Amino acid sequence: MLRITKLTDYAVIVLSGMVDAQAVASHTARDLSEKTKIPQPTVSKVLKVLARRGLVRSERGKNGGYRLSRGPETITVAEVIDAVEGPIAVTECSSEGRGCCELEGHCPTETNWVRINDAIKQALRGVTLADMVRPNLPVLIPLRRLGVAEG
Amino acid sequence: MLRITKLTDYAVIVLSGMVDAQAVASHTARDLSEKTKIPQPTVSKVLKVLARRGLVRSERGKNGGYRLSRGPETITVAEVIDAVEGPIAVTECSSEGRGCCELEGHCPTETNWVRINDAIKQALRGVTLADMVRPNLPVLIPLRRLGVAEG
DNA sequence: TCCAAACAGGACCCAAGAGGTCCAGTATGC
DNA sequence: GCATACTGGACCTCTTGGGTCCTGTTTGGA
Repeated sequence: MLRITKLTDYAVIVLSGMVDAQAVASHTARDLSEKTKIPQPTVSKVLKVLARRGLVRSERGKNGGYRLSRGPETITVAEVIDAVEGPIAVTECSSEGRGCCELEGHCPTETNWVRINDAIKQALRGVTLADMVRPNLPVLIPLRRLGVAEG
Repeated sequence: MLRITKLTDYAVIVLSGMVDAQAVASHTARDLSEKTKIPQPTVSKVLKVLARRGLVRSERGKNGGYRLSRGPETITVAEVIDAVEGPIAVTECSSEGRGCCELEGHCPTETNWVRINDAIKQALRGVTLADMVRPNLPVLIPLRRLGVAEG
């Protein structure tokens, strides 16, 4: 585990399918379904969520469709995850929301999970939609500890 | 989301509870339950899993219990996650196992997820049980892209 | 004015898995 | 032999992932 949901996975794929020469061209759910091979009802579901969260803009009626609300180089993977499944939280206690568990306050690992979570979040903020449509993501340097002697 | 399961969370807490002056002292499930405030059946379940995966050693009978099989500075968070919930895989396609989805091969984001996954995995390999019991985890430097002009 | 295209908002369903309890076995030491 | 502890698995409930479908509503064009 430590997994994003399929819907989030689809969201990234669908958004990737909307990136093209004219970055803000309009696409219908039907077209995106054919392009991505994801069933059309599911594509619609994803797009409705993304529209509600402001990542895409919807236009109704004939000649309607969806278009990216911003350039793909300004939309991060972290944002997409956040839009579809809420704030990134590796553990219940690692998000801002408090009062999650009865161990709170005297849990020895609590603050450390927050830090791990922040690091992962930062990492995903560093990867954009424009990166994701490239054949190969630039090499990522793993997290590295700082401020304390290693080992 | 992008969350580890509660059982994994418990595993880290229970293992943290086993770290003390004598790093390899024996602890009963009952003692660890009291120490961590996690219900005893759940503690037992966690420990059984960890024992099967070799992270702790079990001793039956009177004066039995569990003890860390290695020093806490050699057990990583990545190992614990792996032991409890299997290989870390942010998406279905990001683990080694293939044949996961019908988009395979022509999915534009596939290889990029593998890289993101690897980076997160590496990060979690860099945090040990010994780190987790310290009040404050050393600062983590987020992933950084390399090899391509930033932004 | 009417119709078709396309999104909007839900309800709805199924399956899987998280999360947890309990019980019948088995090893060990006193 | 008995109490203590781990072992293995069955079992249950509840949530949520994952997906479909239906009934609006908006829009443009014939």
